Amino acid sequence: MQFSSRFTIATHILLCIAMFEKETKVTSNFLSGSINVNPVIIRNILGSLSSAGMVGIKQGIGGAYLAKPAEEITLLDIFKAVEKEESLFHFHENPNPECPIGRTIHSVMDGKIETIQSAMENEMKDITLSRLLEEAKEKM
Amino acid sequence: MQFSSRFTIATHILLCIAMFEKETKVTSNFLSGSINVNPVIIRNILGSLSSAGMVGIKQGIGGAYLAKPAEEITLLDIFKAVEKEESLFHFHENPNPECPIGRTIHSVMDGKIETIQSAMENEMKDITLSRLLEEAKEKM
DNA sequence: AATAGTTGTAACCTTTATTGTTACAACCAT
DNA sequence: ATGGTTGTAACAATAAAGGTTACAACTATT
Repeated sequence: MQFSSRFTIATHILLCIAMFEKETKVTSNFLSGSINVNPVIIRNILGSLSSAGMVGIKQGIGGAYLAKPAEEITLLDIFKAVEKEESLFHFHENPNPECPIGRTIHSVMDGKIETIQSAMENEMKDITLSRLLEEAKEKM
Repeated sequence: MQFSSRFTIATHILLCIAMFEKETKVTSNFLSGSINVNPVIIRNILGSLSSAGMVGIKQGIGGAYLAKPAEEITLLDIFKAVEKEESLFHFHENPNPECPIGRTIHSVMDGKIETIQSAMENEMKDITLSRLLEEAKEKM
């Protein structure tokens, strides 16, 4: 199991917007060229980022722009915009309540699963789009 | 996207073995009854746990047993036994090297992704089977 | 030696998610 | 009015998850 590439594509999209929106019109075709993915997929992901309030999209004329400062966009925001599941873990549905373990496993594991997911999300929360952009510029 | 239920099923399996191996023969049918999942799926997951050195399985006679102390089995061990992908994240394959962002995104993001995954794995590493068993016994 | 309960595995099936594609109506600056 | 866009529908292909039946191979017990 892996997370879908929507997460890295969405991050790529936002980096391109932050980098190029001043100098050119960032359309789904432009992004498609940088990311090497079908423009329809780009438009769908852009739609998720727009619903989440991270970007705006110009109807008719075309082009996307950041709807909030790059300092205020984190990897967690991006992740949640494109991965809709609340819990990362799929718990088997019907453990047998007549078994001592089956009866208690949820109350034991649910908290652990939350802790694990939080550890991941906290790490994501600390990485902003502006920091990614800075690092990208350094490496150019 | 969610992790498959193999992880929680595998944890359930190990808890049942740790709990019951002294008093009864823990077969795939027994486990199937507690977990409420087809015995063939149990046997496949048991095979992964066996390959990873966590359990042994008695041929012919039947029954699984812990192959190492419960104190030395962590959620990370279990997770890695049943989820084989190295990276949690699927990176889009062919960013355009002629685009400044496309050219640098891998060197910027690869480290971040590792950090995020490590945060999750460190949390998993701290939770042992023996601790889960203790907590389950408390709640019974 | 035959039996009976297991395990390991092959061979299917269904369902769902991902990714890709074409097509086209709706939109709007020029 | 035009032309470049966006949003979305409608497909299709592939892969993974989860389930099921079937059966050969194994081994303690009788």
